[in-house]
Amino acid sequence: MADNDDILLKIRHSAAHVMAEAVIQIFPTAKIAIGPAIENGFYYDFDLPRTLTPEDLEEIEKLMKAVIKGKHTFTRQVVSRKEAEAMFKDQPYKLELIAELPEGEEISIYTQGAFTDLCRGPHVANTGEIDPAGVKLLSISSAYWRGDEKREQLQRIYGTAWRNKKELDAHLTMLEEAKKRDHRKLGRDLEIFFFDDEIGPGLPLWMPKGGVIIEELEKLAKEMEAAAGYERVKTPHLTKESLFLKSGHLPYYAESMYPPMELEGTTYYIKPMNCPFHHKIFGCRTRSYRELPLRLAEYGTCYRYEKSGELFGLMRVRSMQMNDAHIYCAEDQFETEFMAVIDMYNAYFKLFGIEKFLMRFSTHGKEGLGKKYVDNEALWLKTEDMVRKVMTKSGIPFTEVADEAAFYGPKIDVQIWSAIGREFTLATNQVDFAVPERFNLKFMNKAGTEETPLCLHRAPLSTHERMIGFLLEHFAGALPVWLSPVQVAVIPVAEPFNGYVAEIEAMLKTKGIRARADLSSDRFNAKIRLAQAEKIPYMMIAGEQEQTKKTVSVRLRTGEQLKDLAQSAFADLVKGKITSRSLSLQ
RNA sequence: GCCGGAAUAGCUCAGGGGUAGAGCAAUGCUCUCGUAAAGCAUGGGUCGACAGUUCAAUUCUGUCUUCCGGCUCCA
Repeated sequence: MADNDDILLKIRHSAAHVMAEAVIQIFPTAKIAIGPAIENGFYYDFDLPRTLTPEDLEEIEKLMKAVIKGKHTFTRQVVSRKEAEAMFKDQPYKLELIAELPEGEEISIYTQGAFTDLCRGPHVANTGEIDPAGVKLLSISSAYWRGDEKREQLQRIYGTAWRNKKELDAHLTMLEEAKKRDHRKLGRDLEIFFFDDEIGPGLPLWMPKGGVIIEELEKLAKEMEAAAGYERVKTPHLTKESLFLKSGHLPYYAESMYPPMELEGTTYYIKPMNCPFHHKIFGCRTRSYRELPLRLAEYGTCYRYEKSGELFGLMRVRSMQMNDAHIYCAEDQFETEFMAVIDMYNAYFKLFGIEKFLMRFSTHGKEGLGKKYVDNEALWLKTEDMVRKVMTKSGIPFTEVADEAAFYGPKIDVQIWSAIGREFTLATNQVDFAVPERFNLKFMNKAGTEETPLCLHRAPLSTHERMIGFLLEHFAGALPVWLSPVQVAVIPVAEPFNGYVAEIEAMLKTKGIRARADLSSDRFNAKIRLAQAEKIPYMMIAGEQEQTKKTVSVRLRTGEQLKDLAQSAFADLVKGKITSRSLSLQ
């Protein structure tokens, strides 16, 4: 496997160089930036005299294939800094990269045919090792130089590259399949949510079926949180400006907030997060160490003015309902509390069968102290160490990323990927050693002196929006029974059995099962097709035989059939799957 | 927010300087039908919005709005 990855990496990285060569053939004055191999392919960033069109893409692909067929050798050469600077004197982006290479580091260049690039490698030995039928350019987009929105905007060409045509086709088919499980498409087809121009971008409308899913998720959260010692609170959507000044969010966070409202000389803001409200509840009176850990939970609705281009279906919205909670604890309780939160994540992920995720530990960056981060290096180091220890002890794999923390402390984020491959933070668990201080939160410790608690911010079920967006994709719309808006479609074989079917529907409903009889004039086959398209887990079918024997036949959405079940046996089966929140249907 | 693309019926899409079409869905009628699409009929569109060019704009041009692919950013 490692060998495979290795050769694919070389093919992709080499394809990027070949593409750069092709682009330079068309635009001799092109300035080249960087062109790495990425998952499934490669890209290269260019500064070009004009914007590229889809026709250019075809032309570039044609030229690439010609270059590949030329069977040019990739030659590696080590050069001095001076030589490199002379070689790339017309390539400002390369010069910038060279200038940043540390003294003493080897500077290598790779040449194939007429194209030379500053590059660390590795590459295939010869362009002939790339199968031209395994390479395809996918899209043109833009990218900022060095990922900095204040710097030059470059044109990026994305491509995919594989060992051969068969692998390429398989990948393209996979992309097509992924589009079908895109939550934006499923959400509309299954009538779960939609957006309306008159309401506004990023403000989803949840339809009745979406409402069911939300209710079920909240029920789950309530159960889990009650069992873990959380208490539920409710706080307003609005607050005076002074609260966010105190929390430090203004002006730091102002550009992500809806603009202020002025009324009778007072300025109000809509809340982008719940923390300051919960801090107020903690601080409403003197707290005793006996009350800690105090865990305040709320499915709080927040509003954030995300930049227009950042919106993405349900995964990135402007109004969101967060599975929020704040845990106030003493320092010696931190490890247990933090671990309990991680355990809760894992319980949820197991319940949903989420296997592909990454826990990311974000720490501060020294340079941001006093700017991006609260200016207290000792506390940063201390809390980061605490988190690192807990995580290591838990044995859960995680990656550590510097300079990605929240401004008040280190955090563990859970990263997931959308159907089309975009990465998102699903859940988060953040340490806050700074804001309780700002709110002057205190508890009386055993010794009778005042102490400031630590605060954990956590949202294991993310927001309803992102969670449901993710779950729709994760299950390709075929939600587990307990989350399915309609759990049983009750279908008569023909009209004369409508009465029997309605009886069964009523019986299932009294047992708390979401059943829906289809008494329309459609033919029986069409009813099955509709229920199947709606991804209803159970299609309960009844006709002459069932009516006589007082039984039911069941078709699962997987296509399997259960024949001649007693009515009660079927109801018990469904009920069991619901209460156990099972992923299986039988 | 930035770069590029797009917007025609509830959905998927065709069309094109002379005010629009299909399939599915919806509605009505007919039909005694066993595990993924019965038949017939009917209704439905300021062709995203606002300007401009033109005898005439849904079609051409501009601005705006929204969506899509990325970048940046994030629950």
